[in-house]
Amino acid sequence: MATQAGAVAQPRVPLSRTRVLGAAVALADEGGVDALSMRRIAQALGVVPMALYKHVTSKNELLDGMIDVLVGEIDPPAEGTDWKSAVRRRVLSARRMLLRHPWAPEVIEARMKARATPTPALLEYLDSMVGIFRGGGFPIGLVHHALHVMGSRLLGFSQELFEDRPGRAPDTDALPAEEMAARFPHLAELAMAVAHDPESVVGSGCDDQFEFEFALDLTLDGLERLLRNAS
Amino acid sequence: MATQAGAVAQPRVPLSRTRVLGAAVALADEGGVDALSMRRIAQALGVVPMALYKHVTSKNELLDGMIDVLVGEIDPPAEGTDWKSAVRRRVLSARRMLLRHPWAPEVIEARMKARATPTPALLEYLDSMVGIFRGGGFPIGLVHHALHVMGSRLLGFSQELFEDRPGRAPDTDALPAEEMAARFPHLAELAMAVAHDPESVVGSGCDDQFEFEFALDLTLDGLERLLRNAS
DNA sequence: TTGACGGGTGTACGGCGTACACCTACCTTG
DNA sequence: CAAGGTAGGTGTACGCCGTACACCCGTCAA
Repeated sequence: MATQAGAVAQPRVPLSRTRVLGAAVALADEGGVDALSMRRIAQALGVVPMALYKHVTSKNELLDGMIDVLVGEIDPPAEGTDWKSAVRRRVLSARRMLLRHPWAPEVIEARMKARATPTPALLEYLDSMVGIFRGGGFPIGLVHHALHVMGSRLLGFSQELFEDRPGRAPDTDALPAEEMAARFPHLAELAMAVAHDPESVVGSGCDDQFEFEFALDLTLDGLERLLRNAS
Repeated sequence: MATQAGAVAQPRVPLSRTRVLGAAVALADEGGVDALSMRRIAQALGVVPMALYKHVTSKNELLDGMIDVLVGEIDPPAEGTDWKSAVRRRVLSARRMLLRHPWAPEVIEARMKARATPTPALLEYLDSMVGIFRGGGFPIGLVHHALHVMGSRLLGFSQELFEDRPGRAPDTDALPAEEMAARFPHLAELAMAVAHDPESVVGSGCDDQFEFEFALDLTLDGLERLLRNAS
């Protein structure tokens, strides 16, 4: 009776922390972090909400676990290259992960704001990043600055104000285009230019990946210059 | 009877959108955005929760209004200087505002993720920023890149992974220092260096303001170089 | 005098995280 | 084999949230 609807009375896979985290990540992937509730995760697993608490101690701790799952998806550091391309590759790998899980920045930032230390997996990631800089000859003080300069770009955050994010609300009260152009002439000019740029993807208006790498390289070049001046 | 407790039966200031937004900002300032609920705002104003809805249409719209209040606190663009210091000053003004309202990035980012356009006040801010770049001789395409490069730094976000944020949870499960050092040797080295740097503020470990300006200038210098190459 | 209306109230609903008591299937130990 | 601990799933309940909806009252125009 309890398992009437099509559940073929299989051996019934037992719950586990891994399964809970997996279901949570999947749910967030498809509905964003707002769609994530203990009740919904439980439902997706065919289980009662409180069952989850045998495997995670709270929703916050579950979010931490999800972060660690994501960090685990970032490629390990490349061996045998210069620091610059090692950092570049790793950051781009992190970015690929973020594109698969667009809700990640929000969750990571929230965690950082609430607790004093990042999750262990994140610490390990950062530690190895620092290791790359050190291996490239950066004096420790410059590594410190480098971390600040890169900020969350270290984790592949594009940290932009305007991102093309599919499935946003269409903004009911949006002004008509002409009024926009009149009130915000510079933005209008910009929008025009971007729209007519032959390089740009139609619809998106600009190539986020290109812009991310552009900004990343500008940053890395700046750091390289600092390194040269320091040594 | 309704106004028994000390309320001296004053003329009773009527509610208004401004007063609601003000109370909301004050509440967020002191308790973070998590402490912000319609019920609490109402309580702070000595009013029943539903009364707020005569002045804001929803909590989301209230958050939008709060953003506009904050943007209004940013200094207007300086006249008669080169683009670089104009941008620099404005961004630092934005940052000062953010330090007064540490919850702002969270709210702004959330809004950006949910809706297609920023609030009008934000649009105006960005428009004038684009105007500064244009006035400095940036070709429109380079302005586009510049916006991407600066990202949310445009608004003074320090967007860092590790920020000293007073009042965070002390992390019950934090590892002892030695184990930390063993597992994350590079981070340990970094922490040591930062702690012993005579420049650094005790306790904080590093001077956020300095690091923010350091990163900002590195970015602006990079843009300046691009501008020279382009012209 | 009347009636519309702006603005504050009261009640209620569905959703949330999770504390706490429970029940049951299994494993260990004698 | 019996006894009993324990890990893991269940059910109920509490207090919070945002907000829909009906109401009610003071002011002001006609």
